[in-house]
Amino acid sequence: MSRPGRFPSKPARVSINCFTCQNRDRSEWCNLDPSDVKVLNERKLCLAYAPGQMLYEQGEACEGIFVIEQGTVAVRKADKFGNTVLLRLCHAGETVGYRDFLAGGSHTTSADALVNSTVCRIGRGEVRALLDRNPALGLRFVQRMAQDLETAEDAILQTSALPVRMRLAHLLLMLKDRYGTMGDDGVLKLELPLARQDIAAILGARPETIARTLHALENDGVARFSGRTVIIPDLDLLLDEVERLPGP
Amino acid sequence: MSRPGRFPSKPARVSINCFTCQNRDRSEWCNLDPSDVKVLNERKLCLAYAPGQMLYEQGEACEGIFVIEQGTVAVRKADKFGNTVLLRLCHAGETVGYRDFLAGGSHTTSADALVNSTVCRIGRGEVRALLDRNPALGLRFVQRMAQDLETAEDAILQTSALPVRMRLAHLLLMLKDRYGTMGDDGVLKLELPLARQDIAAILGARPETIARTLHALENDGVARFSGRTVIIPDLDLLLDEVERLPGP
DNA sequence: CGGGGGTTTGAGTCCGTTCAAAATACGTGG
DNA sequence: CCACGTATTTTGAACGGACTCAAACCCCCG
Repeated sequence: MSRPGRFPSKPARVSINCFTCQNRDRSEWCNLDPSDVKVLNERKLCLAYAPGQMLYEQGEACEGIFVIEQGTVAVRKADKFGNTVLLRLCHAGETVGYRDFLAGGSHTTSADALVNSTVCRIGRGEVRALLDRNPALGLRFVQRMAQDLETAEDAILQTSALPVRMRLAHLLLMLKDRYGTMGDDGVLKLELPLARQDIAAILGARPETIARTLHALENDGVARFSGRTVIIPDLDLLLDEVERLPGP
Repeated sequence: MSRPGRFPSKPARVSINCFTCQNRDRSEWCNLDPSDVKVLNERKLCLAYAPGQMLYEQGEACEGIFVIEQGTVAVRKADKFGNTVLLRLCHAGETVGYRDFLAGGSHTTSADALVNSTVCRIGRGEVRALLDRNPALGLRFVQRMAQDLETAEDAILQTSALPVRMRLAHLLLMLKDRYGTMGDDGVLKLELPLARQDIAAILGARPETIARTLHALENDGVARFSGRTVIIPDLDLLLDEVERLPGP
C-alpha cells in the first residue's frame, strides 16, 4: 500500500551555492540579508534524491526543514491501518516539513522524491535563528500555511462530495499549469511526474478505479493516456467535466 | 442542503468587558499589554447569536475576525453545486475567520452559531495594529493554524479511507472530551450541540446514512441515542470501533 | 391542532471497492 | 542487446457501502 520502497539507499551529498540559487527570489527564503544567506550557505546540507527516496518519514523527530532546489516531492500521510494518501506535491522553491517544524513535534507526514530532486536541509537551530532575525520570513510561512490549509479544506469537500471522474478532471486541470505544454495545433500535452498509484493516492481512490476512469475519459475523447503522458485535444471538453454536475 | 436559514435576523449587540473576560488567559489574545486590551475593549463589537445565525458567509469580503466568548460555532465550506461540509467546531476562547483574514482575501468558508453564542468582532484595522505590536500574537496564530492544518489532513485521510461507522465512532470520542460527563456508575453521557445533519456534514455523509449507522451502533450496544443526548455504557466498546479494522 | 422542518425507515441503484488474473513496463544481469 | 524477474497497470467479475428517492414519522412551536 505504501508507494516508496524501491530505494532504501541514502541520497547523495551535493554542493549548491545559495547566492546563485535559481530559487533565490521565489522561495520563502528570498529577501534575506546577505549575512544570513552566508550563514545559510555554510550550514545547509544539500542532497540529491532519486525517485522513491525519502526526505523524512512520518513519526520521526523533526530536525529541520527541507527546501526544494529542483524536482518534485510528494507529501503523504498514513494511518495505523496502512492507508495512505498523497496530500500535496511540492516543487522548486517550496519548503517541505515546515508545518511539523512550526508545530514543534515529530513529523505527521512523510515526504519522498517523485523524480530526481535536489533538496537543501536546514537544521533546527538555523531555522530558529533565521526566524528570530527575520519576522518577514515567519510571515511568509503564515501565508504559505494559510494557502495549504485552504487547499486541504477544498480537498475535504471534493473528496466527500464529488465523484472520482470529476476529481480526476480537476486534478488534470491543476497539473496542466505546471506540467503542460501547448502545441502549435492547440493540443495540450502533459508530462506527469506521477505513477497511477500516485494519482490514486491524491484522489483517495484505488489504482483500479483510476485505470477504469482514465479509460472512460479516453472513450469520451476527453484525453488520451500513455504511461505518464497525457494528451488533451480539446481543453473545453476537460473543463466541461468539472462544470457539469454529476446527474444530467 | 445548507443547514442554517431559520434565523435571517441579525444578532443582538451586547456588552462584554475584555478585562474580566473568562477567556483572558486561554484565547490567542492572552498576554496583551493592558494598553492594548484597553483599545480592544473600546473598539470590539460584541454580538449575541441565536442558533443558525451567521457570523459571516462564504464569498463575503473579510472585514475582521471573530473571537468566541461563549458558545459553539460551526465553520462550513460549500462548493458551486451546493454540497457543504462542516470543517470544524469552534469554542470559547477560539478565534474564527483568522485564516481568511491572514490570507487577505474574502471568506472561503461560512460560520454559524450552533447554540446561543456571544462573539466579539474585531475589525481589520485593529487586528493589524495588534499584530504589528505583538509578534507573539502572530506566533500563536501560527500554532493554531498548524493545528488546524493537521486536523484537516487527518480528515482527508479518514474520509477517503475509513467507513462511516468508524468515522462516527471517532467523532464521538472527540466530542466526549468537551461535551461528555462521566456518571458515578461509569456511564458516559454526551450532550451534543449537533443536529443529525451536522454530524452528517462533519463526516461527509448523508443524514440517512447517519441515522442508519446510529441505529447499527445501538443494536451493537455501543451507544444509545436520543435526540442530542448520547449514552455510552462502556467506553471500551467505542474504543474497539476505531481500533478494529473494517474487515474482520 | 395544524404546519414545517428534521429524522427515520424502506427499497432500489450505483459507484467504487475487492479479489484475482492477465498484460504490460521496467530494471537487471547475463 | 536480449532474456528474465519483479513491480506496476489493466481488465474482469462480483460484492457492498453509501447514496437516491420517497414516504412515514416525530417533535417542537405557534
